[in-house]
Amino acid sequence: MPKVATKPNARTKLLEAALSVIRAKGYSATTVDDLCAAAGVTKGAFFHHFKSKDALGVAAAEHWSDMTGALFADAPYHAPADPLDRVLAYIAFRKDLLQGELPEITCLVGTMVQETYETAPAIRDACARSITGHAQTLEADIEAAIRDRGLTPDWTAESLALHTQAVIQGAFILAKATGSAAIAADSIEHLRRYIDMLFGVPAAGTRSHDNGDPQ
Amino acid sequence: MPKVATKPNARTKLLEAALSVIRAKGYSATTVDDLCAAAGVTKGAFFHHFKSKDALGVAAAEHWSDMTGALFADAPYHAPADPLDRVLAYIAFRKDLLQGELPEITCLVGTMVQETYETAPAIRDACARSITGHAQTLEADIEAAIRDRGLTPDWTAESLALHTQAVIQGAFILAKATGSAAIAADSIEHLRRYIDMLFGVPAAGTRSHDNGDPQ
DNA sequence: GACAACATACCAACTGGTCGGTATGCATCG
DNA sequence: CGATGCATACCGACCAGTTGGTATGTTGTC
Repeated sequence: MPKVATKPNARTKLLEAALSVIRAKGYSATTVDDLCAAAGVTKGAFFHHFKSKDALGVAAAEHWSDMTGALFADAPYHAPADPLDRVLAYIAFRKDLLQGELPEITCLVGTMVQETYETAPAIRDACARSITGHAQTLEADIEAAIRDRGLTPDWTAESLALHTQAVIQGAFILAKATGSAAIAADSIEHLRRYIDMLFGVPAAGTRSHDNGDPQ
Repeated sequence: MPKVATKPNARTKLLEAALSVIRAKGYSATTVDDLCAAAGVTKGAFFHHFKSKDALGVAAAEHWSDMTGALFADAPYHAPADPLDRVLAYIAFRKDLLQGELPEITCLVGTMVQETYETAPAIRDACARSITGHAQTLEADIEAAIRDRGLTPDWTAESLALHTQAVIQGAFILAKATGSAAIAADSIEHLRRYIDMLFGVPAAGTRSHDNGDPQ
């Protein structure tokens, strides 16, 4: 049988534990012992694989990028032929992901960067790479959609891609404050409406999103 | 006579210190000794006024609400007669506030709630009150603008008010990650464009914002 | 007004426990 | 063998919170 999931070593278990524990408690409040307990390993294993807690923070951000990168790369929203439809499908996909408990659906690097941006440059930069790297995967579709529609906007594809991330990150903050993921969905819905209007999509409700165009 | 500005006592100094220190280092990474040093008081004074560090966190969120509440209440964006112009002036005001170093321009409660939403309900609730309370000051103007323009939108004034806060909070995260406040301004600019379009304001540049209607 | 009784505001020193990190032992495997 | 991948045991620094105390009001009573 193909070993789909190899036996997790201590490093992998620690990184996986970091994703959930840090998202729940924050980076500073997460202790090395917390991580070791959650991963089921000892402190010796921790410092065998990571030279410091901050080094784990950097590695966790990179691990997060790898995990989410794979998730989004394999996601179905890339299917539509129309680049604008791909962008809108991405938004819909992000909204669909708002299922489950908050620590499971929120963003690790958005949480970490708030705590570390002034005190741990290495972690901050890793988080920045994660966010901007993800935004860049959107940028190409937005750029194509602009060309496709013959627009000459006074905004750039890059800034709109980053704006989507800002909305999503901000939506997580509201969700954490209110304890409700629905409030985040509302904000993402506003984002969808914005992009609809930017590209001149007809008004709500009646929009037949699958236009049947096979091309 | 009402004591307008008394000499700052230890409690006030600690709360002021909390605003800057927590915004720079985050809540968990901020120690009680940090706050005492920044405020120039001793630990005894701290625990005389606050029964715990978490109690200070709650008080800091409330102090933040008081400070920002006064700032926005006195701000000039309330001047326009047209409620939509007030909303847009609010957005412009928020954009203008993006001057200075990041720890001075970002939001205390947005930072704190990410770290405490699962572990300190009292702080989380205080942060939620601060954010939603501020959003409510916008809601009335949005509601009036909807009536004013005769719109029957498929979104609510409340959800749009909260969306503005999501964008602003998310913009802060991007700014912290990239070290650039300009990226936050870009996102707020997208928010302004969205609201323009929601209310049918003519496209950029040429907008004659005062339509002369006195009612 | 005088003075006792009490409250408030603050301080310096300390404590028990927790933190990130280290030193070392030991089993497995090429 | 020697390197890798852990576990055990421990350390010094730091943490939130406590203690016992002082200085300065404030209030009630005569």
